[in-house]
Amino acid sequence: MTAIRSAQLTAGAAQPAPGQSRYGWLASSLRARITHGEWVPGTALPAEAALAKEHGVALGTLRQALALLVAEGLLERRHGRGTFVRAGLGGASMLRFFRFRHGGEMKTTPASAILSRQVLPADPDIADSLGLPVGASVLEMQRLRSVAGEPCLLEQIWLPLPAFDVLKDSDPGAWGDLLYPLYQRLCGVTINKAEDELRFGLLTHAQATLLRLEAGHPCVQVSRSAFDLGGRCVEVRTTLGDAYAFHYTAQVR
Amino acid sequence: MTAIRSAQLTAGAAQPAPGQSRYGWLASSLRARITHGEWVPGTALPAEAALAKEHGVALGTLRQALALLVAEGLLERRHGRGTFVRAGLGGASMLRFFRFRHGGEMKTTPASAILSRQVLPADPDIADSLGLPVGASVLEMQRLRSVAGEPCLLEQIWLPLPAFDVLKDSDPGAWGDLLYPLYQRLCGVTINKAEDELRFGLLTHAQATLLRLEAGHPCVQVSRSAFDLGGRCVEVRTTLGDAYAFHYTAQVR
DNA sequence: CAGTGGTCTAGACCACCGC
DNA sequence: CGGTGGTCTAGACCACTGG
Repeated sequence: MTAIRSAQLTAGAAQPAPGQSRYGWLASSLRARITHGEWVPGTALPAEAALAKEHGVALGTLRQALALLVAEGLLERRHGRGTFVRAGLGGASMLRFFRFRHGGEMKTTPASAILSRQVLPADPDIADSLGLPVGASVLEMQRLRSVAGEPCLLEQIWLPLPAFDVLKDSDPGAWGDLLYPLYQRLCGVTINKAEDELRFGLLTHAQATLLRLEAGHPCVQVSRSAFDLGGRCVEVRTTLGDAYAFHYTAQVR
Repeated sequence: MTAIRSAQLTAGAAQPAPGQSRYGWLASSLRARITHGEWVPGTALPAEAALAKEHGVALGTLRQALALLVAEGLLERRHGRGTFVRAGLGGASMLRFFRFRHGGEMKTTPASAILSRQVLPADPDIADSLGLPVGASVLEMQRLRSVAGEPCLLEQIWLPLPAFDVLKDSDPGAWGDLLYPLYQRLCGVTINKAEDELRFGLLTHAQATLLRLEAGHPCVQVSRSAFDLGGRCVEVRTTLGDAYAFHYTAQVR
């Protein structure tokens, strides 16, 4: 609290912390104003010159601060247009781990069906990931994603509950196929980045049935933690898909 | 050819291409001097001030050019020390896809054993990856990597042959456990970056025997193309490992 | 201590965009 | 056209490193 207070006070005309570069301090200041919603995702910040003058800093210094936030994925700069707060992740990103081709088409967004939805107390793992006390209420959902009518991905999703209350009673039929834009629309939560962890395993009988495979079929499990603009984890998700459809490419260094 | 020629001619005192930023042109110029071996990996470049004066450019402009090369992984800057040509990839990077723990130890470099080595004509896939004509001579090797005496990774490696002739007759027992440093030491080839492609599959009987698993055991296959400082692909490798030891984490955006 | 890269300034001019 | 970010300059001073 004190930190926030002093940050706001010093935003007008003060020094960066000792040993802290001025552009680093400036970036923190701007980051706070963005995560606090002063500039809504998709909108433009004031021009370089205005921001520089406002903070009593040279243009080059301000640009270094903005470069940091661009690298973090918080901002996006467009030549001749302006500096924009990033709109957030789209949501079809799970496809980068699998190839589900259908008649040569490859750009289809999988259709989404909510299989179950319930409020329950968070078990230790989920609570830890979401930064909640063990036993806090979370919304748990199961979701099946299909391409051209063929089920291909089975997901289990946990959401912290004060923030996502709206989803408890809203009609899933009207949600659409992507959750991240939904979070932004209905809950005001912008997903900015995510971390995926991949493992290999075998499908249980129940899982296999839903995916129209046999029990014991090899599968890849993607465990994802998704973070909002402030860096807080606001969604935990595990996705199961056929191991034979798995493919992934990575750059080293 | 013409491009290289003119780049060399203009390196002394000319203009960047029209529509090309000066720091971008400067970066190309420096990149060429690095890949041509003017500065050996591990050594320091002249100081900022010297380079800036040499190219008749302001300090800030030179720093932008260097920043590009740092982002490419070609250079490394150390405050108070200097600007260094990167030493190249270490080589233990395959471990990031698997977890082979042994008694709680996790930082061990796997021991390496060369199982076979032969010169043969490149098949179309390999030739295409290496940028060679089909049927060109390549050195093919099979290699088994073990942690604490337990075999864990089975590799097949292809190298283009004029460049890696030295490895045909050299004694593999003296190679050590990492190939990339070996390439640099014996062949003067620095591995700067690589691309990995992951798939899932089942072990053949022969593969399973070498890894001390049963035939048909699930495995992850990593297909890697490795590139030198000039961006040319100089090694193709496929690595097989137990799917149950597979784990990987990735950042999204 | 001398030499290196890191930060910061206060300008100028250019390239792109949308009206 | 006016407004935006992108490039470039020619300095100054600071912070780190090694002998």
